[in-house]
Amino acid sequence: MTIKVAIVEDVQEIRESFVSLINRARGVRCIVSYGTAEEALRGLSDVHVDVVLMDIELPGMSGIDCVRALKVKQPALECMMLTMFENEERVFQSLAAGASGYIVKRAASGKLIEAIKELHGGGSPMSPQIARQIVTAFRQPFSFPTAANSLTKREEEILSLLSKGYRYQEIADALFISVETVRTHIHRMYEKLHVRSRSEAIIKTLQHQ
Amino acid sequence: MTIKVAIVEDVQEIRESFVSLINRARGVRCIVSYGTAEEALRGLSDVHVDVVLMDIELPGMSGIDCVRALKVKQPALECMMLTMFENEERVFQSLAAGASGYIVKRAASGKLIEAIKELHGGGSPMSPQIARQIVTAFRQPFSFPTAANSLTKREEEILSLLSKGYRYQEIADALFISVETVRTHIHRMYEKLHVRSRSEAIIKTLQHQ
DNA sequence: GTATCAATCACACGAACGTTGTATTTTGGA
DNA sequence: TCCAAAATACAACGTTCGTGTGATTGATAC
Repeated sequence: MTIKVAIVEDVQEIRESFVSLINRARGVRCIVSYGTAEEALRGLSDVHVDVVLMDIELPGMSGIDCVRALKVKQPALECMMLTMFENEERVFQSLAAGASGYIVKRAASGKLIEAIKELHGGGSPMSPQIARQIVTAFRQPFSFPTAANSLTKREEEILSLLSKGYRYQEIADALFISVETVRTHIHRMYEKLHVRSRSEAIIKTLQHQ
Repeated sequence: MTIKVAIVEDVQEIRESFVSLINRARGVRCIVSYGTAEEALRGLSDVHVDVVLMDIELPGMSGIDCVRALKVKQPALECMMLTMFENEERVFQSLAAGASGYIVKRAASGKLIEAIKELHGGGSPMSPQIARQIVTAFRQPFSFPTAANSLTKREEEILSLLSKGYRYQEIADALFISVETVRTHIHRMYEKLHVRSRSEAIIKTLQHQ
């Protein structure tokens, strides 16, 4: 059974070279391609594909947000990010958004077909460097105080109030600091925890004790 | 040791009658009284009291919101609501806001001093009718399908998505209904669960499995 | 002795959320 | 068959949140 693939990539030349690369191989077929996240969202609600190759840097809506939106409607859709750089934040954002694979473009040509097949087979193709970043991050955030994502005392304190449903103003009042400071702390916590909202922070906190 | 009491009540006559009632008794002393929630909030950050008697129906900020604000700053402060009616919603809102006692005004004169002492001693003075409402509500919401606060199928479904951090629009897309409908369902769920935000709903959901 | 980090504060903007109120359609029992 | 509950939908409004960007101060590390 041929794996049906879609590509979302804004630069026409790159897009076309990937399409032809895929269509020269056996077992995979690129049936549609889009230049923007918005087009992909519209198009992919009508066309069925198994795998989406998604550029991260897109004009308008980012590839990460596009994946997030696609996965809500089609949880079974497998998404692989195509990117120029191995940016740690981007990796986590992509995984959190629902992507399962993450490869850099320059490495793509040789490994792309293999990666698509791995992805479709339930794997998560990515470079060892990226894999290592993930393994490190998932090694309990709280048990290694020296880990890059460890929270400061103040942040822990605020997280605990945040997880009880306190509003920013209430946290500020309780700690005798300004709302803006609360905002700053929370913003940084979110980066460290790889979450994007209070809800996700609460979920992460409650599920890790 | 005399229990120091504050009263928040907008009607001057009632307020004064409570003050003198308290000050004629032994072991308790009303040291301040306020006509609005706002005054109480300002005043009670300077004056130390053990117990606050709080009217619910106040002009401007409600007594419930006042309690919520007070408890953030002074978690040890004991609050008892004074009210005209035994309204179920009000009871829960008050308890959720941090009040520990809840008595109706007409019953107050005879029982007030006793109630203040119970409250200060770690008890939760309230009428048997109110106590029953609470007991009923806390009898696992999910194990009695006939309970007044049981969620409908659709609501459960939406709660589950809500607890995963989905946005309203994403929930709407996933269930093929409009955002407005999602809004309506969530609003009703909040009433049934006695919560006021997504965060509290998540906390309640995750902590009851 | 100068980077780096933690903690603080500020402000503007748009997105997401919660409230209130109204109204229609569907559906499952009595 | 008729009613009540459930599900659906719309709208307008104010509040709360999250993001982006920038800045200052004190402590610690190198």
